[in-house]
Amino acid sequence: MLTIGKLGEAAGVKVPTIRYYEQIGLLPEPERSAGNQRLYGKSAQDRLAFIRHARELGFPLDAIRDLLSLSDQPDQSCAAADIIAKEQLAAVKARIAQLTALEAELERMIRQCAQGTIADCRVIESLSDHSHCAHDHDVPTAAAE
Amino acid sequence: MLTIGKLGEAAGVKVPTIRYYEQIGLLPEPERSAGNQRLYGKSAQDRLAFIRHARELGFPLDAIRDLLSLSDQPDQSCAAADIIAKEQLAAVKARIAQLTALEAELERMIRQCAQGTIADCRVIESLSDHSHCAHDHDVPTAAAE
DNA sequence: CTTAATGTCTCTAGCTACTGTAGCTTCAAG
DNA sequence: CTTGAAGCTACAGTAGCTAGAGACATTAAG
Repeated sequence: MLTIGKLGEAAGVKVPTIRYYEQIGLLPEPERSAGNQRLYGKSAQDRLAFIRHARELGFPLDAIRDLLSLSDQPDQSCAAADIIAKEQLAAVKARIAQLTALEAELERMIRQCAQGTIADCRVIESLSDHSHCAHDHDVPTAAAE
Repeated sequence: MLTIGKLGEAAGVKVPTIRYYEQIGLLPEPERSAGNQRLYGKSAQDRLAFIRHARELGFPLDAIRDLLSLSDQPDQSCAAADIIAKEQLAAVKARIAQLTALEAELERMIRQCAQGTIADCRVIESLSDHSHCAHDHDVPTAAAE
């Protein structure tokens, strides 16, 4: 049985984050010691490792919730899990495409900076006038976070 | 003089967002009509377009605040603006690198999915066990948003 | 001139995924 | 037995908006 601190250390998750996951129902309420401290067993460790790994891959907590409930039913088809993963992959790809466009735009902007005064600064000017842009770009969303 | 709705339409920014920018001090408080409605002139339009464009490039509002105060001082060196832009570029590049790693990992995971039951689903299994990973990956941050 | 539709006003709360604070209690080591 | 680290609860705050309530303003049609 691990205390919350040991569990966090083992899984690479901060203590308040574990309590947060419990609060939102991603982790079940654990046993408590006589002094009311949380005590975790192996299954909680596995579950937390799963969550952490999925977070590292950018899955939103809602998707992780779905994946966890799937993994609790080992006899069901894995098609649903596959769909979630594919959605995540699509979100990541979209985000990469968007950021790559931003990268090009920023590089262009910086390349043109003449290192003079603000009055003729291309960085400021580029930001002031969208028509200097080589392409369209959308406001970034948090889709892949 | 434009009402807030017209301004938002012209700049491609939603009305509550404009009020939010005013609230946090990115936009100055505009004149009001007899009926207490906000009225915007050309300079507010320019400023909002600047903000929008910078947001599209992923600059955080704090950076935009700095860029705006720089652009208000046209005689100063543009080095500071250059630094902000380069920081943003670095953040974007880092985010792309991270997402590209995630993309590879997700693709590997999905490729191995046998479309069987959850019990032998590679998606779930990959998430359960970090040791299947080809590489390290960190928890994504919002650095480039 | 009235009415209806739309736009705008303020204020508040909510979103994601945490992180930090305050003030207290419990535990383990020396 | 004392001390310091770790744990407890509860609440507030972060970014960058978004959504809703309920009241007032403006505009176009009839």
